[in-house]
Amino acid sequence: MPEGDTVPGTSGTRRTPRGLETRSRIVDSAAKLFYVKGVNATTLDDVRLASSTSKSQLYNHFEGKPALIHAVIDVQSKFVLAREEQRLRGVKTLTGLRRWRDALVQANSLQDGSYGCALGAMSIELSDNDEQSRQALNASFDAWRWMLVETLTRLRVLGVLAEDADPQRLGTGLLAALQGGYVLAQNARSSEPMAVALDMALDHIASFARS
Amino acid sequence: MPEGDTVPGTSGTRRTPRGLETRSRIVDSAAKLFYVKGVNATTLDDVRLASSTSKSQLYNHFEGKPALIHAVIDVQSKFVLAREEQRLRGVKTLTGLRRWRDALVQANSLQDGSYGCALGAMSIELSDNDEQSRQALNASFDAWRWMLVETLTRLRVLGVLAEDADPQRLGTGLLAALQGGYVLAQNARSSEPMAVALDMALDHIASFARS
DNA sequence: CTAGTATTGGACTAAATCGTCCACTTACGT
DNA sequence: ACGTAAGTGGACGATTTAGTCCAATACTAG
Repeated sequence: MPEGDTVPGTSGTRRTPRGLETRSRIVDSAAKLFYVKGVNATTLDDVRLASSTSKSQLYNHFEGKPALIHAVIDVQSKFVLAREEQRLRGVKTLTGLRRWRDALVQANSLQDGSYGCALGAMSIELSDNDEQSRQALNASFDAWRWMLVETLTRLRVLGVLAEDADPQRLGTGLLAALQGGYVLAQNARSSEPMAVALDMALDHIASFARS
Repeated sequence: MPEGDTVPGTSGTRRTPRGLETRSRIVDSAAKLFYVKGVNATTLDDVRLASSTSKSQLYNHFEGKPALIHAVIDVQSKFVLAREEQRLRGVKTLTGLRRWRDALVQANSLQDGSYGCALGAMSIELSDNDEQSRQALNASFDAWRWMLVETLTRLRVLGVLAEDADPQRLGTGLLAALQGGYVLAQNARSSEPMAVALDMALDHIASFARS
């Protein structure tokens, strides 16, 4: 994991446990604020307050706001990808895929759809102005897509899906349905659009089920 | 068209043609900037510069930045909905629906997917912080969804789709696929994910075609 | 034409916000 | 234990940005 963004020149600055703890407190607070308020609407003072730190700590651990943003993207990506990896790993049937859907819809409904997808939101907000963020987020989306493609490939190998099912396209479509579901759900303050969108994608996938 | 947001107390201020022309120049410039830079990243000075106006003109025609944002949401919504209405009105076959898809994908590919959907982007950026914007955008999404539902209903009535096709759910799914396609396309700087997402939705709809 | 109203230009204020600096404290290696 | 480097607190400066104000100009109605 590239640490080379948190420190001015060299990445070889010595860090004590206390420093690392402070750093992660800052990143965690920033991640939460970015998620609920948006990146641009969150000021460094907000982060400072939420993390109970001081200005010098922010600038000791990060070059500036852009570096903090990149660190947050990093931690959010890891979080989402780890969660998805864990949920998709054992999926071997269409029912398992439905369970994956249920988990997403349930989590979304707990907050009435608000806040959407952490990665999707940052993507839309940042990709126009910050190329580095865009690339990082794009890599995460690609990894996410890959997990779906691998899951679908597994289903095909296991004989759950027919040979003419195209995991690449189906995986992309599934991720798009999820992201679109997030957008509509966030705006409607209801997880229902997301449920419908995912159901549509899953029904389509199910149409490739081996008879 | 509610004009009641542009002027402090009363909405009955007299306006001359010149004033109205200035006002629309401001809104148009702001709409463009919001689209390519994002709402929060656009300052009033940006708008002032792009529209060749002065501070007093901005505040003569709008109460402040929020009012300007609402005006932009209004004009963008009208634009998108008018475009969609025009494209969907005559759709009477699945081929017609494919043409609708082609138009969206083509427009998206012209800018390599950048910038995404004007409504979706503002929705994600604003819905957490501005309830009024959220509701306005939600109404637009709902109108958009309705157009798709009506189109699918028409196809069912015409016998193109079978009775068991559910236009409500299919319309929601179609809009979600489109929005998700926008998100992925914007991040990947390629319209391909959007094409795949829409194709999936259309294939699913086609599976309800009357045999 | 004239009075009143809309419109405009731009200087100005107040507040927010990013970023710097330095004295001070804590921890690590030897 | 002692010197050096990491870490901390918070004041401070510089810049950006939203918003105000007023004098000057264009327009409209009568």
